[in-house]
Amino acid sequence: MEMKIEGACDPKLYESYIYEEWMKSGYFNPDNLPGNRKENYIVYMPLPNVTGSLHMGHTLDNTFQDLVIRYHRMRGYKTLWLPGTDHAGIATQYVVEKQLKKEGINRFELGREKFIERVWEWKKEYGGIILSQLQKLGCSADWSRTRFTMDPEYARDVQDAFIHYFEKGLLYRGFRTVNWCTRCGTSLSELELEYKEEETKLWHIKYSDDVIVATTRPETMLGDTAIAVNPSDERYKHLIGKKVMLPLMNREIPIVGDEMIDKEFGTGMVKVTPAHDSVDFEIGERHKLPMIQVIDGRGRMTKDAGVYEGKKANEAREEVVKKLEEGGMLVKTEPYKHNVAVCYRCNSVIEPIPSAQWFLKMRELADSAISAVKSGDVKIHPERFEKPYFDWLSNIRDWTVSRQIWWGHRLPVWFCANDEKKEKFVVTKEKPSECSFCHSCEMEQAPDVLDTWFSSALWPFAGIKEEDKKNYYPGNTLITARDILNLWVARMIYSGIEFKNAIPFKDVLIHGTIMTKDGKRMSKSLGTGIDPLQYIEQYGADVTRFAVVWQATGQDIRWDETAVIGGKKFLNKIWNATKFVLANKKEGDEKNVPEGNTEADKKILEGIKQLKQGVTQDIETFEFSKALHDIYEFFWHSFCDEYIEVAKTQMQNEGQKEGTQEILMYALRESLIMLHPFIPFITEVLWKEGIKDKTPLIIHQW
RNA sequence: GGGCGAUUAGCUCAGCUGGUUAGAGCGUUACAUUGACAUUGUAAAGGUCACAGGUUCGAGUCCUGUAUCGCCCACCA
Repeated sequence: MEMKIEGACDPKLYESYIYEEWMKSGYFNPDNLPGNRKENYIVYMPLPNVTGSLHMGHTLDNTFQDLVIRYHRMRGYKTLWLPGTDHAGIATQYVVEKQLKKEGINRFELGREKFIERVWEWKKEYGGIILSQLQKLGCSADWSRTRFTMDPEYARDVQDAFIHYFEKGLLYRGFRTVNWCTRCGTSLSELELEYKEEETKLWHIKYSDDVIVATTRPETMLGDTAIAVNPSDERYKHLIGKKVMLPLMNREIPIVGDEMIDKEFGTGMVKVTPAHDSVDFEIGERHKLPMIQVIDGRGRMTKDAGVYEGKKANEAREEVVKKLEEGGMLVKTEPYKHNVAVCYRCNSVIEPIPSAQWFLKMRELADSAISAVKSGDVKIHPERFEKPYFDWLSNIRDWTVSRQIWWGHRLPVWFCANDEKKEKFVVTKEKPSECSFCHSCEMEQAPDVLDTWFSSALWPFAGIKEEDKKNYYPGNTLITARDILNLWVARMIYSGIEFKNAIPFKDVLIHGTIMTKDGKRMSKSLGTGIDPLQYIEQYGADVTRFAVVWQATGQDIRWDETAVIGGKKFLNKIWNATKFVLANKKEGDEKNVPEGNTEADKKILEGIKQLKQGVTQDIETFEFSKALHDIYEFFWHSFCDEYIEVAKTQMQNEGQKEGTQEILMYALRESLIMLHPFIPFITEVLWKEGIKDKTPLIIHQW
C-alpha cells in the first residue's frame, strides 16, 4: 500500500494501516530489533483486568509507557514492553455471576466446575477486548509475549511461590477474624476494602450498674466474651478481674484490662467480641477469651445468637436495641458518624467473621521492599509517594492470601478427607496418590483460591519462558497510578527480591489521575466517565494521546476537552507543514546536518539543537508534558510561523535556495523524530509516505 | 485523628534552585487571507498569582498561620 500526503489530515486513512505495518515489521519484539542492541529497556505493563475496557486511566498510563518504550527503541535499546491481562478473581467472578443472575441461576446451582467453564468462556469472548483497544491507541507492546495470569505456566509459578513461602515458614494457616464480604462470600485483605461514611448511632448499654459500654454494633453483643478497660483508668481499674452478666444472653463474662482501650472514647469501657471485630480478636488472643460467632458468612445470625438465629444482622440490631430499651439497659443513644468498610468490588458491607485462612507473614518481605527504596535501588517519582509506601510497609500485618471464591489460582494444598477438623494437609503441586495421614482416603484439594494480587505480584517474571526470565528480567520502569502503589508495586518489589534476588525495576513513575472537569472521580457506575474510545474513533489515537500527555503535568487532571481540539489542530499543522516541505524538496537530499547561511538559518538550527537536548532530558526525567509543550512551541511557532515564512523568501534567492531546502527538510525530520513517541501514527506515515525514508521511524535513531 | 496535594487570565493548566513588562492551550475581539494550513496568519483584550503576616535590596516562587477544595492513611469500639 502506498498513500499520498495530500489534502487534509485524516487519521482514519492511515492509523490502522500504520499499525499493521508495525505489526508486520516485528519491531515490537525486542528479539527482532535491528542493529547491535546490547542494553535492555523493559517496561512491565500494569495488567489490565480481563473485565476492563479502555478508560482514561489506561489511556494515560499506556500512552506514557508507549512513549518511554518508543523513545528508548529509537535510542537503540533492546526494548520490551510486556503486556498481559489479569484474571481479576473477584471482579471477574462478580461479572459472570451477574450474567448468570440474568439467566436466573446462581453459581451454586451451576457447581464449581461448570461455573469455571463459564468464566473461561466469558474470558475468551471479552478478555481480549482491552488489549485490542490498547492496539488502537498505538501501543507498541510485544503482543507475541502476551500473558494471562491464569496461563498454565503462570499458574505453575504461582504454585511454586506458594510452596516456597510455605516451606520457608512464611505462609501459615490460621483461624482468625478477617474481613469478610457477605455477598461475595469471601475473605478480603485490608487493601481490598473501601470506606463509606455512614450516619449511625452510638448506643450506650448498661451491662450492670458499674459497666456501661458504648457501641455502634449492639447486635454483636450477643457474642461478647469480655468487657475491657484500660488498666491505667482510675475509674475502672478496680473492676479488672471481676465478672459481669451479659444482658439478653445471661452469660457471665470477665472484665479485662487492655492497653488498647482509649479512655477518652465513649464510656472508656468496651465490649469485646473477638469473633466480630479484629481489634477484639487481638484482645481475645491476649486474654485467652473464647470466641462466639453470632453472625455467619452470609450476614445472618447463627444459632449462638439464640432467638435471633436466622435474622439478618441489621434486623437483629434493631431487635436487640428494642429489647435492651425495654429492659432499661439502654441508657443513651447518640447520633454518630463513622466509616464502614465495604467490598471494593460489590460495595456490600464487610463483616468481620472468624474463619480459617492462609496468611503470609509480611515483616521480612516488607523490610526488603523498604530497603529497596531506602537504598535508592528503586526510585519512586515523584518522591513524595515514598511516604505512603514506607508507612504501609512499616505497619504491615500478615496478608490474608486465601479467598473463598472459585475463579483464581487454587491453593496447592491437600487435606486428608477423613480429617473432619481439616488440620491434616500437605502442600504440594500434584494431588498425592496416597494420603500420608490415614493412608486410605482420596485427598481433597483446598477449595480456596489465592488473592489475585498474590499472582500479580509475580508479574515481572511469572509465566515466561526460561530464557526470557534470563534475558528480560529485571526491567527498568514501572508506570502506574497511585492507587496500586501498595496493592501491587510494593508486592512486586519484594517478590522480585524474594524469587529473583533482584528488584524488578529501577524507576516507578506515579502519574496523576484523570478526573472530570469539576474534579470528580471518573467512574462508570456514577456515569462520570469519559470514554477515550470516542476520541480515538473521532479524532484518532494520536490526537487522544496528545490531549492526554498535554494535560498530564504531574498533578491530577481535570479533563479538558479543548486539549483534544488543540491536538487536532496540531496534527493538521504538522500535516500541512510537511506538505510544504515536500513541495519544496531538493532532489537527492542528504541526511547531514546542514550548515546554515542566514540569521534565520542559524537560529532555527540552534533552536533544534536546544530543543533536542531539552526534550531528551525531559523524557529521561519523566517530564513528558513539558517535552510535548516545548516541541509544540518549537514546531508551530519557531518552525512554521517563523522559519517557513522566511524560507519562502530565501528560496527566491538562488544562492540561499538549496541551503534553505536542506534546513526545511532537516527541521521536519528532527521534529518528526522528536514527536514520534508522543504521536506515533502521523509521524510514521509522514516519514514513510512523505519523506520516504527507508528506515521506519519507529526504529530510526533518535 | 494523621499525612499529602491544590488555590495563577472566562475555562483547563505551566511557571525548576526567589530577579527585567507573569506564560500556554481553548475561548473572546479586530483585521487579513485564491500563494503548506481558515483545523490559518497578524494584532489585541483579559491576572491586586486564595487570604493574612514574615524573611529579603527584591517573592507567584522561601517561612508561619488562615480559609476553601480534593486525595490517601487510621483497630475512637
